[in-house]
Amino acid sequence: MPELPEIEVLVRHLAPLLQGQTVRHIEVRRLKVIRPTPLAEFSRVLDGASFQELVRRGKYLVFTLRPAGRPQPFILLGHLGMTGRIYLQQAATELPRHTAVMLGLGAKNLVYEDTRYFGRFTLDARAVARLGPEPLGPAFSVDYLGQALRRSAQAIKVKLLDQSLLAGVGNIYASEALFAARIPPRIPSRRLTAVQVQRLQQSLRAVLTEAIAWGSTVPLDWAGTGPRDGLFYYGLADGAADYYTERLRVYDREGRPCVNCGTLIRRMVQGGRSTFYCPRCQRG
DNA sequence: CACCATGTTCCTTG
DNA sequence: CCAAGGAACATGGT
Repeated sequence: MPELPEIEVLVRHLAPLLQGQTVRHIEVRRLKVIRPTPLAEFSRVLDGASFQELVRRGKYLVFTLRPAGRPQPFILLGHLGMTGRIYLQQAATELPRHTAVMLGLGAKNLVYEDTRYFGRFTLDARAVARLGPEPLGPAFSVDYLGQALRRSAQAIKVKLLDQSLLAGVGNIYASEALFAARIPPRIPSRRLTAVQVQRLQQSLRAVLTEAIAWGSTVPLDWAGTGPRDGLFYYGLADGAADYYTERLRVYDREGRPCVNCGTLIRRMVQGGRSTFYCPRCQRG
């Protein structure tokens, strides 16, 4: 469940539930997910520690815990990769097939499951230091974006995925923001006009803010096994419940009419990943 | 069997 | 040295 809005909604859901909970049992089924922390250290540090705080930074979940009887807090960093999920379930419940790590908290277990195991659940917090500003924070100004783009020849779509430019935008919302700003995905970053930079900054914020608002109102079954449970970014019309219809405006809509002009949406590959765009609304 | 998938990192090439 | 592109990671869905 990966991009900024999904992580934000997850963090808001989880933070109050974890507050004050103590880790009483640790099970690591996939060592690669906790790397580079060795298992012995992971277990020693987490055992008996209690959750103090949970915040989001980019696509990362930043857990702050306090060791038993000691004042010095430490960080546990989570990243869901492409298919990771984190949720609480009853301790008696059987762990799902792709559970990577489980922290037993007494009545509940905190489960980190990840089908493809691309994610992380580690004591190594160095990754957050390399992130650019939060798109919804004050540092992400039109000036900042303009300055940063001026130095790059990379296609704007590819540039938006660079987490050191800004933190949290992924493949879905990059396409969505460019569509909202009516910017052709292929143009070199440094070729954006001042007006386009302005629209892009505003569109990024709008698209992410809307997605958070949407995710906050949808009933989610975090531990569920249905195709949409806890995976609310899939919002394509497919005859499913109204909640899920027509949320995304271009992503994964190849061959379907543009919501603005009716022209058929196209898909192309940039940097090995799909970009969706309207050839008319996003003309060069 | 083929191709596609919300992400990041590492390696090669130019 | 830097930027850009591609493969790798691992599993599942269509």
